[in-house]
Amino acid sequence: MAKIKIQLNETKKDSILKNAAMLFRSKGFKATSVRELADTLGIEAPSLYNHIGSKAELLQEICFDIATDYSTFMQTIISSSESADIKTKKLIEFHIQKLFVDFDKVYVADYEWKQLPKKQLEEFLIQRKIYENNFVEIIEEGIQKKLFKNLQPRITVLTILSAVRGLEFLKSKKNNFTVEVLQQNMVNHLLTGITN
Amino acid sequence: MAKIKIQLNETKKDSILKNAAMLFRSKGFKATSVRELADTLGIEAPSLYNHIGSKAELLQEICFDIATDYSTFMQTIISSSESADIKTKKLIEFHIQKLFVDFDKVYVADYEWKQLPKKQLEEFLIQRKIYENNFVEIIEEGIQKKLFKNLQPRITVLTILSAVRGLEFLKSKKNNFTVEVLQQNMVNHLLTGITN
DNA sequence: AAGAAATACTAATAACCGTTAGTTTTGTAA
DNA sequence: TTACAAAACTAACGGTTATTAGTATTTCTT
Repeated sequence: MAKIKIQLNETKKDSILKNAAMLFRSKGFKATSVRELADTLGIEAPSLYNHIGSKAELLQEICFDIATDYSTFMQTIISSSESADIKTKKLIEFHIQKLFVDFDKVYVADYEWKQLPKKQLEEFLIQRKIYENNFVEIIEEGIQKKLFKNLQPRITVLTILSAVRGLEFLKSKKNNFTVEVLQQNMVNHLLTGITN
Repeated sequence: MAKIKIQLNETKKDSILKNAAMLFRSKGFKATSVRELADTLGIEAPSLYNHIGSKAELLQEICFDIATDYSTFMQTIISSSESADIKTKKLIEFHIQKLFVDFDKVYVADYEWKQLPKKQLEEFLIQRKIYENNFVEIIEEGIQKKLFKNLQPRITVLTILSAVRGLEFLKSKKNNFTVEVLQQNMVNHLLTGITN
């Protein structure tokens, strides 16, 4: 009779979510079976149901945990008195930082949210839309204050968010860039471009 | 006895691949069943096997068709005598154009390649790496010729490729940006930034 | 019109899926 | 030590999956 494997300062639920995120990221939600997840935890599949309600619930918790983290940070940015360019800089840096700290979960929230049950999928997309709209307002503020060029704010936001989302490739290929180097390069690129 | 639905100037295989790409994009490869695909074609599932070898083969054809298109274009760019900044501009424009013309297939190649069978997955990643390396060389050339700032070329390439990959969001949300507007905005942003 | 090839069908397969039921073991607190 | 709760187990469920076998029908070629 095997016991669920946990690390120091970690609850069983934490361990389950961590392993689930790792599998959902590397194989995809649909391609990950409950039996597989149970294997990584060192227990039998049915035993898992003493701790979780369903497989879908795991995806749900991962996605909304991350979504909450992002919107919480967005609130602190909005209510700060920084200028639009600094706000943008800090948002980009936060995305990169977050991806390094919670790599698997962020990846799952970015790429596996489509597999959420209908109801939660709608809620998730609403939260994303709100986040995006907040970001658009920051860019518009920057344009109005002549800090930014007069480009389509929505395309600008999409470009920035897509760019930071794509970092998963560097991470998984074990390139040796530190968080700081990535932050500096990408903020530089996305704010001031690459041409001399 | 239903016949497979095809449009003008389209082979049966084209129609199958087109419908497969549409489903793989909107639901994911694993979440799309062969029966579902057969439904959209107006035939029974087993009848499909008179035309295809397997479900995995469809994903494979979609991914490698797109990969080939990209590397073909990369070759014409490399062998051209344009400067590095023009090469970069044309590559960005091509990615955006391609996404609009072959939306479903490009999306599948970008986000569902993980579901490829082991052998083809390796080959696919090799082709991607080659493409990425070619792009890195163009950026390095630009830095050497003082056209570009001295940023990490690999991060720059990743930023650009991720940014264009993210366009799927705009498309699916039926925003009213034309290809030209998107190309102009993103080339501008990714080359010269957004700050004044 | 006849024969062949292509393409559709129905029926069925074994494998796998998430999950439940029912039972046994383990850990905890009195 | 006893009792109770937490958490593990085995067995099994109904449902879905991709795919094959075997057969009927349609279409193409002559």
